[in-house]
Amino acid sequence: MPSIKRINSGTGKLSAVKPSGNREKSFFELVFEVALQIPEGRVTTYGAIAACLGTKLSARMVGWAMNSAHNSTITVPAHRVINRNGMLSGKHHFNTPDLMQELLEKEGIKVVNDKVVDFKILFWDPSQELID
DNA sequence: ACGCTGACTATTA
DNA sequence: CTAATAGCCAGCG
Repeated sequence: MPSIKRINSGTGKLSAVKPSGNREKSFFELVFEVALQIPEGRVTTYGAIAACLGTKLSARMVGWAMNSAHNSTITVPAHRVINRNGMLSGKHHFNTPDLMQELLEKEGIKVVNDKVVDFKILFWDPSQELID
């Protein structure tokens, strides 16, 4: 089963969500890890990440985790995570709505009408690339 | 501890 | 084609 390695593996906890009182690894950290594994110029979907985490039935959690990432000490490339339609669904959640698109274009990704061009080609599947 | 919320996805009308 | 509905699960009040 291609599951993400335990981030903390027992000790290396990220303590990203709750700075006060280090909680153990939570669903979020898994999402952060995967998001950080996304190569530049590539994009992935919430569903793909969710599937890698095992919660493929609830991609909402992934996006929601991204929201927490916004508050975490870790820099998460949330702009590389979009919905399965290739649309920048979370652009409105960034510091500025245009930030997400600019970041993507900066990496060579064409974004038109809040949608990633050739999204299927740029699509990076964690379960496929991130084996074991 | 219960209930609401949510950056999604798939299905049905 | 677009619109609405249901299912999902983990955090937060």
